[in-house]
Amino acid sequence: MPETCPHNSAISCGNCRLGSICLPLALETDDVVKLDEIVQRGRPLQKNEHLYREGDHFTSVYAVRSGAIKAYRLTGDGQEQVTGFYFPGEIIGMDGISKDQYACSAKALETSAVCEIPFNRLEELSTQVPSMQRHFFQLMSQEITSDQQLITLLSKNSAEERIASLLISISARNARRKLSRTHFRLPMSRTDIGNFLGLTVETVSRVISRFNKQGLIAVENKEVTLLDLEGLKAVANVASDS
Amino acid sequence: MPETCPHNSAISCGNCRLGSICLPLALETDDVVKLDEIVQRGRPLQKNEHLYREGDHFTSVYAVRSGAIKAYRLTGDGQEQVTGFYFPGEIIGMDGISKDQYACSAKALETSAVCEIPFNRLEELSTQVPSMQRHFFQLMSQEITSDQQLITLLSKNSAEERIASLLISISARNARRKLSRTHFRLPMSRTDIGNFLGLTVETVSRVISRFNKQGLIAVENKEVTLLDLEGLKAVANVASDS
DNA sequence: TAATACACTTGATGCAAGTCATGGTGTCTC
DNA sequence: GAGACACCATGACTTGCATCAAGTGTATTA
Repeated sequence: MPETCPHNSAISCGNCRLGSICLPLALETDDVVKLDEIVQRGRPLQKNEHLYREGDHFTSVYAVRSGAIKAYRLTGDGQEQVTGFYFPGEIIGMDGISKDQYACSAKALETSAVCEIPFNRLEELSTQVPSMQRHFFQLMSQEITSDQQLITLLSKNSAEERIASLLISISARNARRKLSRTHFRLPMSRTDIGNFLGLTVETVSRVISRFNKQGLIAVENKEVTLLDLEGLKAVANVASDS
Repeated sequence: MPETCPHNSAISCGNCRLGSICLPLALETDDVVKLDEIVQRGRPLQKNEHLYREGDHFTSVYAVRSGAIKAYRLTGDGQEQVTGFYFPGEIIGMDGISKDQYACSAKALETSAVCEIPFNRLEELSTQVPSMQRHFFQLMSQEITSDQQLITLLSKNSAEERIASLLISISARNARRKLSRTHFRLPMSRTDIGNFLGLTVETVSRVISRFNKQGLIAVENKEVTLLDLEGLKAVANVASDS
């Protein structure tokens, strides 16, 4: 049966529409087959369903195939801290490797499909296929640099800069997946955005309203259109090509 | 000539006093020899000397052998953002893997010695020695989780909590190296501390003075003694065993 | 030992974002 | 379609930390 629904599991790495933006970058056809053999595709996750929880025994990393996943950890006093949003083609769960248990929880923001990649199999494959090892090192390094960007954002930037940066980041990640750079649906709540960016819901709401009034964006609930991407980049204080 | 000075380069992974807290954890003796063959030990870095700069072509990761290194990146508008402090036994430079160029600059806070580990050699060794691959995956994952902890700190915690957490973190890393848990020298300036924690120098200074008055710590310039580690942990809002 | 620069401390004031409160709007359930 | 509930928007008030402005060490050099 050919693929019809985006959450369909009758799919292989070879024919996945996400193609090289996921793991199989730079792999030979033979190696893609090997990867395909270890990837497990279960039923889709429903909204609010957990992929794994903080403290669970670490077994696998996951590639998001459709939908969106939020990663978060609990602070000492039980508050939630959102550490990232993961879109199709992105890999989640690499924080679990160091202590053999997940350091974050991962929860679906909407109905989502993921590919499970058992880590011990991935390790084996990585020793056999150097380009696989390299690619995985790169993915982890990317996670480090994106966390460091967030650190900078949190300690140096204003509320407006933070929110503009998030919108630009989502836009760029959409473009990578050949989706619209200017029009998309925010899969997460305002609360999640605020939590991720170190702001309160009220501030997020106010800033989004302000951007709307200023004509930088057009918002209707979760639907966002970036009307002035350059203007938004100016607000975000980022170089124009990023 | 036997080792006399802590910055001495006449040393090998086999006899390094840092032992397993660095890379050679869980390696067989033969494998340590292999690692030793690829590790390069240059002259010590003087204070304020750069190990590498943001944007430099990525070639190697570095193990700190003595001294202390600070990692930082420049924001769009040229401000500095300190992303981490690295002490003996810790590995720096893993952020460079993803784009084949360093995402941070690394600068010595005091006279320091480092072991250079060329990354392509490390990759080769990793395909040959699975425990090496695993250890390096773990190190990178650890970097991810520590960045995520910092993200939480920056977006959820007060100035007092941030500074208490930093003191506790340095204390714990000292303990790992079999050094005093309660008495140490801060190798970085107050400005660097503030920059790292998302605070101004003034706030750092005030909080440290307050901790001093409250009898939690005793400070004299860069020399710090933690007088009440439990009290400090209470201020930091962390579980007592971390 | 004086001179200079730089790192740190301390106090006074202002502001960006948090908190609290209220009302609106969309969405799910029965 | 009524009720319940989560989510979102917006106004009034509060506050923690930044900013500004001196002043006080503490190294470094001549």
